[in-house]
Amino acid sequence: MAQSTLRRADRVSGILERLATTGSVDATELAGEFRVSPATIRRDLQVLEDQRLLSRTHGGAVAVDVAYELPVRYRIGQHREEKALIAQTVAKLLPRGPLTLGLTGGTTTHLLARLLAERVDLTVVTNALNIAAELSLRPRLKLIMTGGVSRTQSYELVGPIADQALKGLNMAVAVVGVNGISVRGGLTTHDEIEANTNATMIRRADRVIVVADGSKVGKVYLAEICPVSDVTTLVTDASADPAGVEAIRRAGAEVIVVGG
Amino acid sequence: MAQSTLRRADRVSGILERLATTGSVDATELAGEFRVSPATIRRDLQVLEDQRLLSRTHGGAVAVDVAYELPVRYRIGQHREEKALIAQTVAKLLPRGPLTLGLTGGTTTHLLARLLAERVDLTVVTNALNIAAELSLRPRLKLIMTGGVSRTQSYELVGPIADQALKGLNMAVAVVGVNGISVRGGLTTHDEIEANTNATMIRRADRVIVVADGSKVGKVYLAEICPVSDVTTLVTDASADPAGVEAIRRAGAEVIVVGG
DNA sequence: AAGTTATTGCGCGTTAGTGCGCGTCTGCCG
DNA sequence: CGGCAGACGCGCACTAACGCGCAATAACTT
Repeated sequence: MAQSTLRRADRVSGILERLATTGSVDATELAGEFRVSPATIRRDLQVLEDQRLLSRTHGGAVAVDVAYELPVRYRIGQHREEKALIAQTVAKLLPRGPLTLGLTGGTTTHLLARLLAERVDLTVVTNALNIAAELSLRPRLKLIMTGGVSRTQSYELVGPIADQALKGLNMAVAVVGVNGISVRGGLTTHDEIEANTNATMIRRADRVIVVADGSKVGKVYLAEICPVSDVTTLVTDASADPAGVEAIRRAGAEVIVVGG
Repeated sequence: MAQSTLRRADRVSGILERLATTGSVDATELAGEFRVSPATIRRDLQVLEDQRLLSRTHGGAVAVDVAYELPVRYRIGQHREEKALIAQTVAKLLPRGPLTLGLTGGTTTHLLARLLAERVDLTVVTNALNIAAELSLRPRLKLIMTGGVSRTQSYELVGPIADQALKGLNMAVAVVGVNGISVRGGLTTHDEIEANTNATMIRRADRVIVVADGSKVGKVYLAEICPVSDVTTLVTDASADPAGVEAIRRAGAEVIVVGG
């Protein structure tokens, strides 16, 4: 079917998505794909270049490596494959049979939750609203939410209520999404209240698995959750800085690098 | 005309739902779908953009953050019209200005939450996942969830964690959905754990508004939440048994009968 | 029941997005 | 080194969406 409602926003998303996977795009090709004139594609590329989201070339454009300043929605798109791979790997790490699992917020943990949705004998403890909303539809697993105040930016419940709820629960495994992980800074995130809630969950878990795509390894953000020594396993992807990975290994954590 | 009661709130919900699934919407398309003029759709998009719930483009709008997609379920079953009317009535009962409001699970309370979504100066305390999922998108209101174990049937969080969280909170008004209400049986529901959680919320509220369509008046179910004397106001519809309504009035509660 | 407010639809002038044409330029290759 | 095909930038015209103001209607209040 010929899509009638392909506006600039859709084209821009498509261009960025393609750029994230293939690294470069061809203007004429894009024009044919979106059924618009090459002139329009050039204009699209122009606005994207103005936003430093790509670098134009003759005949098209190439990706530019400035992931950290991309809007969130495109950041997700860029690391989508890596996150999916990480989630699959974590799913395989989990023991079979009855299990109590803690999940913090984040896109990778959300993907993992989806993978686990069909499991039985699973109890999931989470403070992430999007994960809870999805898992609440599955009658076979037990879902426990921490309470707390909702953070609009991350769909996480945080604060004293969440901490209090977590203090009464014990988990065999906690899977934690973070913004940054490094030996010097430990696990870090943007928000100090969120950091505190995540720290509480980590303290209540026997095993701590951190999920972080390669761009987060070596990064340090405002709020520390806990030192790297509290981490049992880190699962990241091949784009991670090898030196940073090696340092975390020496600090005592198992590190699994997927892809590449 | 197919649907006479398509107000702004309904359109806004529909737009957001569509936006959550497709990532972008077309103004002309929406106008056709909701049977309103494009001008009206544009105004809807404007208010949503003001609330940072989407980003307008020429021809429509795009989601601000397509990374987190909350699966919103609309399974409003029977008595749809009555429930909508009841929710509208309750919305008008609430005082203007800053307010802390408790909401239990249920379709009527969910409809009410949607009506209140545009309010500012509102703090909502709820144990209902579907309500939280919808309100978490609204940056202007503060959302506090009780934790607890998820009941698949009702999207409610119940149990000791929920009770514990509620014990630390005080609400000016609690709006409670029940399965049955009668002078003899009090407020009742199917599940005794849910009843206990609802009872805790009622104890922490200055005013208690019960929402129950007519089919629930006079009914008694397994688990008692509290006696009718704890209720400030009951809002029901004209299909309620008049004798039952009168009995509840004599028991000291204000009863508002809508419709008919 | 009457007044008031909010919401919707329509017409107006204005603006953004798109496609086409033409002159210029890049990059390739003989 | 020089020519050539394709890509580029720029300007113009056309379409559709937009914002604004006004009037009609619906809804709510007193």
